[in-house]
Amino acid sequence: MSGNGGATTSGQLRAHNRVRLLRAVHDCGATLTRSRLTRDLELARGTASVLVGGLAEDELLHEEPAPEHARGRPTMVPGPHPRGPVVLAADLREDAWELAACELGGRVSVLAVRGHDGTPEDALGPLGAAMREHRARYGARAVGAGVSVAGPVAAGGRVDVSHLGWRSVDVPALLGLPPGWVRVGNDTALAGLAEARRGLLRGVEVGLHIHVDFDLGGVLIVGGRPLEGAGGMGAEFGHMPLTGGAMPCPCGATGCWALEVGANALLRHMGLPHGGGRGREQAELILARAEAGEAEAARALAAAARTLGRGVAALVNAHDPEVVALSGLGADLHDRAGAVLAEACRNGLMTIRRERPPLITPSALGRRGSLLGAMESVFDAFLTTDGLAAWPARDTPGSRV
Amino acid sequence: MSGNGGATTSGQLRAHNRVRLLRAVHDCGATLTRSRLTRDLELARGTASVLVGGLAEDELLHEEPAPEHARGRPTMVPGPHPRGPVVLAADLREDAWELAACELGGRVSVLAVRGHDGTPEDALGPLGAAMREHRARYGARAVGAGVSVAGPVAAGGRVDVSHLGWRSVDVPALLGLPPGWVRVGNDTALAGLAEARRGLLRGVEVGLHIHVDFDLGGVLIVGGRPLEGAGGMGAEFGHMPLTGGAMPCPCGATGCWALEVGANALLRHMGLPHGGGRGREQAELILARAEAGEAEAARALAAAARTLGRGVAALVNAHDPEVVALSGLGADLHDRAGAVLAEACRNGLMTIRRERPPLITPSALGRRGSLLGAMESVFDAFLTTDGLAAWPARDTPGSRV
DNA sequence: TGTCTTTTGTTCACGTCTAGAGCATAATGA
DNA sequence: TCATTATGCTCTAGACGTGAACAAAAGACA
Repeated sequence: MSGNGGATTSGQLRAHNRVRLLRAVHDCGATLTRSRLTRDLELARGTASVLVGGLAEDELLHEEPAPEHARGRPTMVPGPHPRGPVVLAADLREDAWELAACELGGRVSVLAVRGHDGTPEDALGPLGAAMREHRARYGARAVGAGVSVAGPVAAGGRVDVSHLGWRSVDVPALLGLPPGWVRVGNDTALAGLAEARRGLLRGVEVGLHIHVDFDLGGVLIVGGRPLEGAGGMGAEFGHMPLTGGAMPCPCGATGCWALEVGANALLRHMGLPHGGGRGREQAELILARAEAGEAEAARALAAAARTLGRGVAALVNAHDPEVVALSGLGADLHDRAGAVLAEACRNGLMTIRRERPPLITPSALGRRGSLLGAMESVFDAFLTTDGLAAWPARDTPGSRV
Repeated sequence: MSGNGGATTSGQLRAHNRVRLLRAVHDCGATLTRSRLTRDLELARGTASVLVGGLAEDELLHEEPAPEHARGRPTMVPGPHPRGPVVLAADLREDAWELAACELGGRVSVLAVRGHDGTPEDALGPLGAAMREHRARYGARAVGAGVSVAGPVAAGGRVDVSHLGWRSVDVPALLGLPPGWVRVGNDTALAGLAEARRGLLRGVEVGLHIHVDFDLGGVLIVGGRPLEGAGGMGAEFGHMPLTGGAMPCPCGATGCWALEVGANALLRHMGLPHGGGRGREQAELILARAEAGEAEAARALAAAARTLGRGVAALVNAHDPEVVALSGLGADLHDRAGAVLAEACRNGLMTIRRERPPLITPSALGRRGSLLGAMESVFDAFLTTDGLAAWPARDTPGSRV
């Protein structure tokens, strides 16, 4: 919320308009024509000409002919420059990670995928090696990296993943990368960010994103931006006592909502071993068995859906979102027990909320959200006046030819 | 988040800097000298000269000599212009209302106070008459009015106050004032806004404000601004099932947190009649009796404090605020049973939150918050490029002499 | 008392920015 | 082939903030 949004001098004004133009290109996936961008941003044609020219000279944009033409002179589509900025994005899950390279506009190329045994060393060592390698390969083009992790993230990238036993793990250090260059974020918050930019929560003023996996995370999207707490540790809706239960939670509190909804809850319901970030396949099996008509599995499914719905209602009462997007296991619960979920939610709503209930829907991006969110978080930092000022090609001012 | 914050032309740049200067004057209560403002806003002295001159000419500012002098040439203090903008602010409670006039900088003059019988007609009729009278008296100087009400507010100023039986009451219509000119807001959200601007949550990035009266309301402050829901109906933290109870709530949900904390909960605990927005004196009596050592009253007090603490912990887990400000009965509970409250809160926190727990404190503005917040909400709309463009004295452009 | 020092307000030449008009360009459609 | 249409490019005009030079006003000091 600083560094951008407020030009006070003519020079900052130019920088501000460069950011606006690049943001527009990025947010639309580099699909809009230059004439369309000129209209959308309410720029004069001359201004747009100067801006695009400058950005192309700085190797931030590259124009290509538009695939379709209307009547008049054909226009161009500004997109990523072949020597333009590249963002590395990694999605670190409980059992594996994925690394990708992203360019302006959001195109993603997967670079590597690998499993791990759950220890910080085995998870972060090889990932760090891969990231360092690709960072060196891209050189100055690599403007930053984003890493999504399945747990709360404190300032400086220190991560807790309670069910893996990670305790204040210094992710940038174990990756062997400078903390300022790597941005570490919570997977749920990042998935919410991606959903706000390229998914169902796009254009939504107040939205709620809830991701269910082993744990349950949720984040509120306000004005296209997920709310991070004071220490960067928002997105922990799962650890409110919304169910009336009194079970102790590994997080340290009791009666947490997350205990009754996630994969662990399904396994526990069926009398199966649970915890430690293992058993995702078995949880999926339970869903399949419930669909096949098995009574015990169906009861476990319904219980989880009911608890999810009740919690969603509580959050809707509190925050009044327009849309509630469910991802991970939450999307499965919605698909397979949508009626139970909806009724439990309805019963928990205040009367005034029932008149205009939010849309509850599976997320658009699914399991891809965290990776995309990690990318977006880095572009959010880059697409600012400060971020662009650090772009190397900008070091040659006055080289107007 | 629109209309401000992004200048794209030189003209908008000027408008933007006018807003920045007026905001700075308003936020500091018209105490800062011009030289100090010039430094704080990082303006050139010449720019500040032109800006202040233009604003004075437009009858938005008026400079007076600074009371204290340092070494050099004495500087001036820009403050409200004697013919400058005026905001009407009203605080409508369950049993009475108060109307005040406010000028730039936040000085408040109370215009009228009156009781009412709880019906929309008796509450809003006389208030509307008073507001219309003062609006006419101020003429074009009256740029808007803010009204704080003790219930959820939907778009267009329609209000529900469940324990008074108000059901979608059209406040602007009953006041006899145009909906665009009156801004209706929830008392808790407005108190939070005031606390963020002139109270304990000033400068706090993420803060939580909780107001306890008959009902319990809470609002999250992010970046100096309370979060309003999609329909403007945020600030309803009281209606989440955080206690494990199963009592039906007048709001339509069950097990609401608000049922176990507010004045009604105290009365119920003591076996006294409750509901209907009556009995505030008796609730205060219970607090006094608890302090005098009466066991039953002390138990009721402790139960309310414990439930308040547990709910605060849940919200802290979810949102990770830096500061939690309590107002109304919440401040009383903090003063009289602070230890119980703190321990209940601590027990409900996640381990990672316990390392850096938020400061829990009574609010700075107390019962005055809602009125001040109603004022701030109107100034927030006025102190924008759009708001200032509508200011009448601005109709004479180019009259540079 | 008179002068120096310090700080602030005012004025103006200068550079930067965007707007807008006029012209050039490149495709469509008859 | 030629008129039409939409777009890109270039140049001038207008507006803004900067920064330096100058003026003003009060305290500090001899």
